[in-house]
Amino acid sequence: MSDPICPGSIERLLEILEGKWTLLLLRHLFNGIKRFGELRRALHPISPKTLTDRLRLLEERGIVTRTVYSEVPLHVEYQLTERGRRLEPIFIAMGVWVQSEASDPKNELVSKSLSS
Amino acid sequence: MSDPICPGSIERLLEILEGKWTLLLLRHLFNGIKRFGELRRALHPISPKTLTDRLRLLEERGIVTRTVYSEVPLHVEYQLTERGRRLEPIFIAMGVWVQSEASDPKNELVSKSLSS
DNA sequence: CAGTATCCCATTTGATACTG
DNA sequence: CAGTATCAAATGGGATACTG
Repeated sequence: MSDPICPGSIERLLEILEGKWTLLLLRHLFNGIKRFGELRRALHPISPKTLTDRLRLLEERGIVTRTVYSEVPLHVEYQLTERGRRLEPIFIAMGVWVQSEASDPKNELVSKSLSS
Repeated sequence: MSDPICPGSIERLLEILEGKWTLLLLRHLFNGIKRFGELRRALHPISPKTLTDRLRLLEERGIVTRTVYSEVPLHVEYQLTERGRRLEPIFIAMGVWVQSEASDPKNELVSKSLSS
């Protein structure tokens, strides 16, 4: 109880971040507004179904907005909401970790994959 | 290419964080050395199989160490490695997000679950 | 105590073809 | 272009009982 863990709420976050492609998808959205096709290419070889599923879920969770432009060549834009943008520090921290990995020489890593 | 995304490496991180219980599990390990039973109770109702699977995976990835004490009542301790501890900023960032959620009144949230 | 061994089920993800 | 519809395949997770 001296434990600063606030259960339930972190799970709200897990519901957002879970899924094989979600982190990768969000990373791209931090770079700005993206269209379905762009994301699909960026996350290749993700299937359209999976991409749609993820985007819909993020939409429901209030992380991204979906804007349809019914003009001649139809297109749709996905953009992070404010709530979504508040996730950025998490990704920045992830980037820092990745950097620390790259620069740290004593990466003992997986002995398993080395022996095979 | 102006995009600061370093592919491949972030996926190394995803391999570590993926899985239903991993985040929750790591959170507990940041609180110090834990024994199997402790983790099991803390993550209840996780199954022993799943807990073992996750711990083994984190071990392989160099995130935790497993120390066996073959004394009378056998016990095993799990502890974060240095590499594992470097993940903490990510969790702190997650905590910050959760806090921001709690304090932010304009949580539009899921319209779906509200209407049902 | 700290797992392992099995078996099963549910959810995710993927492949592909088709549509407003 | 941006999906949806379908069905199959893969994976992960869970329940339970047993063991060093």
